[in-house]
Amino acid sequence: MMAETKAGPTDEYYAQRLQKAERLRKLGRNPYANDFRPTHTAAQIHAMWSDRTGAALEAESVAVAIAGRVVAVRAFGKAAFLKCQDRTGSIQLYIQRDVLSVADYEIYECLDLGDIVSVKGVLFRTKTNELTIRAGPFAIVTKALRPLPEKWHGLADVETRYRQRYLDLIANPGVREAFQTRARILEAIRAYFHEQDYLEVETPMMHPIPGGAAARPFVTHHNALDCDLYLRVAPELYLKRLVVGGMERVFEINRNFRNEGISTQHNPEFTMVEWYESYATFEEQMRHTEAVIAYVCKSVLGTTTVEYQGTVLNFTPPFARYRMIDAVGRIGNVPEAELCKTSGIALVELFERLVQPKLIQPTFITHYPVEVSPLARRNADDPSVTDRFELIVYGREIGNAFSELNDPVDQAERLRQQAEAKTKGDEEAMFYDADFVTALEHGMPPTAGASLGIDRLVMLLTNAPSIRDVILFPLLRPEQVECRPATPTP
RNA sequence: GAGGCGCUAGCUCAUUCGGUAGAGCAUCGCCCUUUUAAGGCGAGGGUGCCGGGUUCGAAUCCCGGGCGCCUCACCA
Repeated sequence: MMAETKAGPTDEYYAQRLQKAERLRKLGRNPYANDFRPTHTAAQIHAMWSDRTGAALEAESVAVAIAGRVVAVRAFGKAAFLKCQDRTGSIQLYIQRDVLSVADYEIYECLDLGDIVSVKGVLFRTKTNELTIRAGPFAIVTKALRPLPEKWHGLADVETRYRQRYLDLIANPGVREAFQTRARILEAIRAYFHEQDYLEVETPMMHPIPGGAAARPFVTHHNALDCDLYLRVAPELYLKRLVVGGMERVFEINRNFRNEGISTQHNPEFTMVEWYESYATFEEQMRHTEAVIAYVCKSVLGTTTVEYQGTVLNFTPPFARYRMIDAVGRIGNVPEAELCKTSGIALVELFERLVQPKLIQPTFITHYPVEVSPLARRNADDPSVTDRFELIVYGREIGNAFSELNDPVDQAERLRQQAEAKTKGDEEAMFYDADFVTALEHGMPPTAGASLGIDRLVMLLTNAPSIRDVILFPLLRPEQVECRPATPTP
């Protein structure tokens, strides 16, 4: 009985392949057996024997056992070359009727493009000098009932690539590479903070009161407690509670959820690294930000200059720095006289419109107005601005940091103002979080915190034009209108 | 949320003015034991995203809807 999937039971490919699976069973072979253990990966075979000549391989008679998906078949009457792909790459297999046992050749006759096979054999070189496994014992370990996308053009339809990412990963090798790079970037970030004596922590994703960023939250409901909860928009307020508790250097790499628009720069759930260091200011955090990005670039790419969409970006510290008001004046060409009478909120608007798109190379913009920075410490010389910066690269906001406000009385007042703005209809204003204020009242050491948008950083380092290219399963509208379970949970 | 573009075979794409929908790959059959998008001969395969409308006749024109992509707005 056919499950509820895309192709109907009359699907030609499905029927043919199902028949071959049955034929395998009649031959006494389980088309989904799990009794094979490879001795090597494709990459290991290439690494270990790529320097051997054909004659040397004949002399050594190297036996290997590998498994992988058949992604290309070039068949002759009684022989065939298969391209076998595993997690590390691919290796060619050579099937010959008079080398395989009669039973194994029957198995081969049940093979379709896309099946996962196991093979034991010895290495040799073909006429064209390609390192190849001459197949001996041969099995189909997983029968694929659906065909692969076309071999030459690959899978191009972006919607299918995102909805059925596994096909994208099989058909488009660059995709796996991008996500391997993403993983290495995360490893490097962790390594950097561990080297700096930071402790990695995990704080709640479900918040009774969302906070730490100006953003609309997702709402959910806990049945047993019968209360609404919000998916976190930022870990900030929890990480600062940990600093109050004596964790003077903490970082967290995790998801944030913001109920806002989707674009090439925005996914509703996205990954940030956020870190806090006591007895430091935003000045030190600028140095950490430069350093961690340079560290990542060097360990992942081997260089701090990277080409992004045709532009060379130079991540070699130090990055350029401008106070916001200076950036708007000098880069935005807004006259001094006009800047003096501009409100903080209007200044930020001018910055985002006139300056930010022009900031291609990594640039710190510092001293954001206090109105847009309810959690940041005021500047000692100018209380209308905060000791805060954002990092802009290629016109995009990549990071945000500030010296933390640790005066509980000032913090309470600023949160009251946010709450008031919320009651007046500002949906992105923050809630008043009394529990957080209480934590500050117990004393948070002078601290500076910072964050980096991981997805956007990965985009820059993998030359990805869209955030969906660096998120395995970006949010798409469900294909069926009905996305709730048929029976609602009581 | 607004505008633009797209949706045709399993995949990648054609289809000039509205007149019985095509190719390559894939599939099936035959030949073929060193290929690299193997090759040769032959065959099958279509809800043209969905629903209306106009028309003798719609993949094509019109209206509505769906999904995606891009740009803008919001945002990180």
